[in-house]
Amino acid sequence: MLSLHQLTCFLAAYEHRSLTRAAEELGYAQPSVSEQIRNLEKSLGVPLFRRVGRGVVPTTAADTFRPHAEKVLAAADDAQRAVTSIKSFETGTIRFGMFGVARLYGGAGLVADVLERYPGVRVELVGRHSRDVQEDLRRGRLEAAMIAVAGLASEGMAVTPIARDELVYISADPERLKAPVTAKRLADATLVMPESTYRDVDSARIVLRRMLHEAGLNPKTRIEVEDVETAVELVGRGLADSVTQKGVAVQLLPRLAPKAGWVPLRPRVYDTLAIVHRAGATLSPAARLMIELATQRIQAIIPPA
Amino acid sequence: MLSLHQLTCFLAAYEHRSLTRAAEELGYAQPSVSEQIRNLEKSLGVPLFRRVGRGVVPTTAADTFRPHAEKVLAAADDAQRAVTSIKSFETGTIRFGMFGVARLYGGAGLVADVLERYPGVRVELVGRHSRDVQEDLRRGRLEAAMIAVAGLASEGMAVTPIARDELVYISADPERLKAPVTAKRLADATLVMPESTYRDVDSARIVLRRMLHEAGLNPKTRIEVEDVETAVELVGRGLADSVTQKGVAVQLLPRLAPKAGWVPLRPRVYDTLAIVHRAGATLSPAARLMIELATQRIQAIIPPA
DNA sequence: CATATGCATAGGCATCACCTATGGATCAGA
DNA sequence: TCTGATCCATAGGTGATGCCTATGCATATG
Repeated sequence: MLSLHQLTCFLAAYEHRSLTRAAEELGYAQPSVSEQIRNLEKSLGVPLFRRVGRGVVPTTAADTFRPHAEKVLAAADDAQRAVTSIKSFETGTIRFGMFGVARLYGGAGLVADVLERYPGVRVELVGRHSRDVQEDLRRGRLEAAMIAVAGLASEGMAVTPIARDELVYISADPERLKAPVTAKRLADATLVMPESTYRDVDSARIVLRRMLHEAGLNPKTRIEVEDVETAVELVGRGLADSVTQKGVAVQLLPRLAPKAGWVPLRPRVYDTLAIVHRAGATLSPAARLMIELATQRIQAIIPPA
Repeated sequence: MLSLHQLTCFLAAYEHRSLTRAAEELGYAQPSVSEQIRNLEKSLGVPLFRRVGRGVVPTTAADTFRPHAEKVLAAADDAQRAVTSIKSFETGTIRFGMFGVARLYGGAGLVADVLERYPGVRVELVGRHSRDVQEDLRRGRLEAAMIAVAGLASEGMAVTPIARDELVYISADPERLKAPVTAKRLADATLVMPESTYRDVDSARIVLRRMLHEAGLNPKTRIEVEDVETAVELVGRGLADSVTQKGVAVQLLPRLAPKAGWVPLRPRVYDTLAIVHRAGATLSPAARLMIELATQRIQAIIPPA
């Protein structure tokens, strides 16, 4: 079986035309190098050196073999360097899970942060929705993620809360923003809600359902849309009201629904943003980097949990 | 320490996304592959797979590492193939020692034989004179050679006689070719001899000196030249006579000295052509090939020893 | 001819690669 | 929800391998 070590010994011996000299260079005893060369010759089936009393002389087979051996070692070096540069974020890909509305909390800025600090890296922010991200985490396709969690209990996962994002009521009707919105008023409102595909598993929905359920009420949503922007725009046109994360309201209302405003719920309810990864896993430097940066950004917008 | 074996295991595991499957493909037990991967990760300092309950999932580091690993193994394959093709004479260099006048015995045809049978090989016929060739053999720069030897004794060398090349007297004067030339007549003749640089070690000279010495005579050479062709031309012009190998006479006289002819010496003396290599050495296939072909060619011209 | 140099061999020790057996975690199906 | 199957990790044992020191043999050098 060919080995890199044999190639190293071969090249040293070839260059020095001496096993003893090669052994010195490599820091081994002479018989060790001798053995490596012998094994290499055996596995190749061709003598590489003629033992001529004092010193060794490469055969033409060795002449032919040498550039190939050098290429192999160079490739091996390359491979190691590639990984080393990953460790120091000089290159490689950083894949991090984030829920869909993460971009509203500065997802683009987060990516920019990473790219600026580490010009060589690729960044992937994956996961349209917390639900998908959780699935990816469970399957091991993702190492870590920042997602919204309704409850803190998640099977086999380590969940580290980062921030509490309050859910607020948004409306284009100033009348409805004069006082905090109770469960009863919420149940009576005409609501547009995003994440229609994930209506059953969306953490904001779960929190709201829980709130209404405690008041003995059933939620009924008038309009279901897929993305938050659309929901906010509909609110801006006065076609419906909605409930969304305060961070989202702050980010989107001025742009998409200038006439609309927001008011807290009563009682106040919160969505929890958390770092999630498999319980017991040792996080890679890349993951830790993303967690640190993402946490900073989030907490700059909404208060820590 | 990085090893090719680790890379093989890594690639198998990467492709199958399973250590068990990789082990099956490679014909090992599962823990063996597991250990190789673990060692590879340790030596790289980066985890390559996330162990996720059932199965393993490559990290982005593994994604980056994979093409490099493939390149290393491909280069290693190349290296081995290169040597294999040397063994079967598909490529590589065949270096063989031959004395200077070998070309007169079909040296060019010998090279042509090799090139025709093995289109990929390079051929080197080295050694201007037997003396140089012997030195190269002694130093290990040559594996084997066909040379002219005066005596059969050569320190530490295995000498296999191939052919006996008779030394003959050549002259442009028909009178001097009527009868075999004795030592006495030889001592009286005006002679031109080649190989002036090697006059002391040239085997033909040695044989002649021996012959004259036994007759109580001293050799005196009128003209010294370096190459055989010049000597033969001078004979052709009648300026001197010479002694040369019968094979040379047959090859060169018609071309360079049409009016000259040759006659045996009395007693007859012979130069010996022999295969020479270091005693106890195992000859490579390339060397054996050259020996076989060279022997055929020589024996087609002059009788076997 | 004596000495120095360089490779091969022998013998011993530590490490490594591989094996089997087993335990823990997860996934699929009853 | 429980059970069996699957898959990885760990443990412990065995043989091979790598490396060492000591030594012998051949060759080059003064």
